[in-house]
Amino acid sequence: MPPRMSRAAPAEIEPQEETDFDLQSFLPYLLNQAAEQAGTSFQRIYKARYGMLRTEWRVLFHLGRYGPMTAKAIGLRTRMHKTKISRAVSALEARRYLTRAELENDRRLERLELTAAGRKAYEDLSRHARDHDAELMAQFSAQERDVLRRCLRQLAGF
Amino acid sequence: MPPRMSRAAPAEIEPQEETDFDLQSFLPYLLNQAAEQAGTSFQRIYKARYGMLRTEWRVLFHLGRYGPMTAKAIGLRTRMHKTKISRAVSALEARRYLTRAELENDRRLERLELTAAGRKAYEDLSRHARDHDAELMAQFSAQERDVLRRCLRQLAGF
DNA sequence: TCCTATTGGTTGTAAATGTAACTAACAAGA
DNA sequence: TCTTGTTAGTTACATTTACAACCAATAGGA
Repeated sequence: MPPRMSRAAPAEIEPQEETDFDLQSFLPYLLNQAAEQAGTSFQRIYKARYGMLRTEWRVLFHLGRYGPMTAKAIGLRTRMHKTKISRAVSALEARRYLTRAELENDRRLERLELTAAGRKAYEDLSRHARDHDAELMAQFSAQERDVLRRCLRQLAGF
Repeated sequence: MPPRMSRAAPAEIEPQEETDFDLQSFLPYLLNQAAEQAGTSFQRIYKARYGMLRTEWRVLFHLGRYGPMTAKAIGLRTRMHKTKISRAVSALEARRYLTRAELENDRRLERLELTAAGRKAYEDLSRHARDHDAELMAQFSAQERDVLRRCLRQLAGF
């Protein structure tokens, strides 16, 4: 027979007493879980409808919202690494959502601009994004929404 | 000629008029950026001091905070996919931070338990986590902290 | 008992990411 | 001109993750 354990009953889960620090109130963990939850349903939309990745959607959104700009400019705004942006731009170009054009005054730079198809996708997705945002925020009061957004902006460093 | 706008048209770069929706107030984006910022400095700690991944730290933290449990139980709490947990457990076992033991009543299940070294790492890291949390929260008022945590918990589905 | 379904956990493979090395264009000074 | 350094962007490779298939143990009937 296997050796008997010191207690008869298998121990229930009981928190250690050494610390009252709970993972579920640890801010980075909370932020991460909230971000994952909030992002999932929207991710389904741009993935299913346009086969896009998050990086690609972000680039599309930036160009759609703020107009033509270089990859560098997108990087400054989004803090995505330049390799991520490079790959996202290539993918979007391959699917004819944007075009590149060398700048005459500095040929290292490329002006990225959405095509008509890109603008259409942006408009469709941004509508969904707005709906999704409204839906998420609907569970909070106006005052809570205000505090939440302000705190998040500060944490994000905006 | 293009149709005239109601205001005198500024020739500067101007956001498209189709939508006033700004990426920087889109909740999933904000959450993601905030999570990334907030997580980075703490990540450096457990990466540099223990060579751990985020998944490994989470498993360590769960076992340290709530005591021995199965991989399944960790999955229910963290919502990490079972493959991530499986690999994190293997890595922690290889570094002697935890031990596994088959449960007698159901041999599919494994009781995971921290070793002394594992507990030591947990205690060290949880102290750092608490400090980090306090530091992040210090920029907000008590009322803001309260709203922030409450909203995030709800968004995370806790 | 046998059959089938379910469950806890692992493994294989493809996709995505991070890091560093790289190319080409510019810039500034000797 | 010829350096040397910097910058925008790409490519290569290693690490990490996602997804599906898988294995072994259990459960529930017939």
